[in-house]
Amino acid sequence: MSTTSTRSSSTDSAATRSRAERSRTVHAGLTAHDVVDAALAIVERDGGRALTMRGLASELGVTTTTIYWHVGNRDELVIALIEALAARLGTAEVVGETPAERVTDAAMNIWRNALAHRNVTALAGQVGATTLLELPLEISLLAELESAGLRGARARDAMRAILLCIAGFLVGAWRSDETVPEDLTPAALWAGVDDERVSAESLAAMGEPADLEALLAATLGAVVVGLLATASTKATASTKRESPDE
Amino acid sequence: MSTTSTRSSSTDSAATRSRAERSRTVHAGLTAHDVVDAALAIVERDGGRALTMRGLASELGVTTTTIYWHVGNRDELVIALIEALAARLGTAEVVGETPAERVTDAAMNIWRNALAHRNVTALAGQVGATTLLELPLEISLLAELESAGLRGARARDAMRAILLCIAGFLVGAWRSDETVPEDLTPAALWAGVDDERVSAESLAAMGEPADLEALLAATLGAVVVGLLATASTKATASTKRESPDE
DNA sequence: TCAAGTCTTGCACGGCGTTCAAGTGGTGTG
DNA sequence: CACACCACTTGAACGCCGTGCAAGACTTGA
Repeated sequence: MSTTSTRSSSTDSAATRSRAERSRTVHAGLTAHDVVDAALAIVERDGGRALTMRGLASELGVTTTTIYWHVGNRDELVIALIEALAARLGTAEVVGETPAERVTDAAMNIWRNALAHRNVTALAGQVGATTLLELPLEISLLAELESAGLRGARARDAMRAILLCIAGFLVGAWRSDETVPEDLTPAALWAGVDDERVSAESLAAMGEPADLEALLAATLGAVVVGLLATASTKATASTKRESPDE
Repeated sequence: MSTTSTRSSSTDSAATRSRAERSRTVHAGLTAHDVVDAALAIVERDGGRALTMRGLASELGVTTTTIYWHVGNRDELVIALIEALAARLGTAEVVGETPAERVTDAAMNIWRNALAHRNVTALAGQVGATTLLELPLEISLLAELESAGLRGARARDAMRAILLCIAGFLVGAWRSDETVPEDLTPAALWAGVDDERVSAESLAAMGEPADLEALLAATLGAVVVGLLATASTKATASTKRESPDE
């Protein structure tokens, strides 16, 4: 009785799934791939926090135990979900004329990709699987760094610096939708500052948000210039920047 | 909704004072201050994830309901905990001769403080209350930026860029203790890369960790130089040395 | 037809944040 | 002194979460 078609009427999107291909058995006809796909959809739609085993199961019209049978853990599910998105993502093309421009563009590709898939990227960051998601893009960045003359430990340090800057700006970009009491928001805190060391003009400016994309581009430009300057003599910096020791 | 069921600071001070004088009733004799203190100790010791209402209650020898009576929510407890640490923290002194050096040092103060209280800082980051924890240090940074000639929107952008870079490097510094399967760690992933665009030398270098502190100092140096260069013509940061001494 | 393997289920455990009605004991007031 | 009031504490419960176990249902090969 309770076995044949106990589709809970809550979600009908699951009923239209690919199971209709072959035998409409009493089994749900689920694949691990299906489960991962549904989980990925949930995360992309509602964020990683909304990915709960019970919710995923009910969305698929199944019990939680079925989920566990197909993909083991929740952690493993998250990893599989990140891998699925990584496989779906193609490497973006790098544009730019000078090496510095190309390096910056490869870095901005990572930024744009992270923004386009913010929920999965944030989830990957929480479990420490960022590299798993972004490896192809990071390889492109490393290639551009090598073209710019950095190799070995220097290239690694440049990668790390750029990647971590991007990570920080992503944190800033996601900070907006965090649930902080509105009287403790940065703008409110800065509005209450009264310090003789800082001007009222700057204090007032702290309230408004900034254009993070432009700011990141400018910051990365400066970082790249600095990194290339310490590496070789062909740092075509725009201004008077020089490395004292050579 | 802000101060309905919770003991806000107005009634809180009166209650704590009368109880501090004639304390230790037959009841557990708890203060909101005590609860926050214990919670702060737990977070500093075992991390924000270990802060559970039941655990905190049992550590104090009371029931969870008592916790809820003193400090309302868990979210409010976290905020209060961050505020408590912020109040306990003094502003560090900024050293350096040139404006660029002083700006960088003020920034590194934030970094060092975040490392010294990594658990609370990470928790504050998760709830979006970073500014609440670091406001005095950020004010010092803003003051140094003004001394370096940046004001208004420019100073704000400089603050944001520096702060977000620090946030990214903190993410990197904390990444080490995340529970990722060891075959999906960045080093393992890079070890499996075989791409003709990158040299084996650089590829091998990606496996080893970097000195984040030195890397951050170098990165901030470059960012500060870039920021000051775009601001005015008097950005003579030529004395800044960032020679890799190894 | 029957055994083995592949799914799927119901039920349960422990832990989490949170709420609610019911106390318990000091304290000021009549 | 009695009594109401108020600050504080408790036990029990609700609904959520991740997870494991034994058993059932269906498919498949012999």
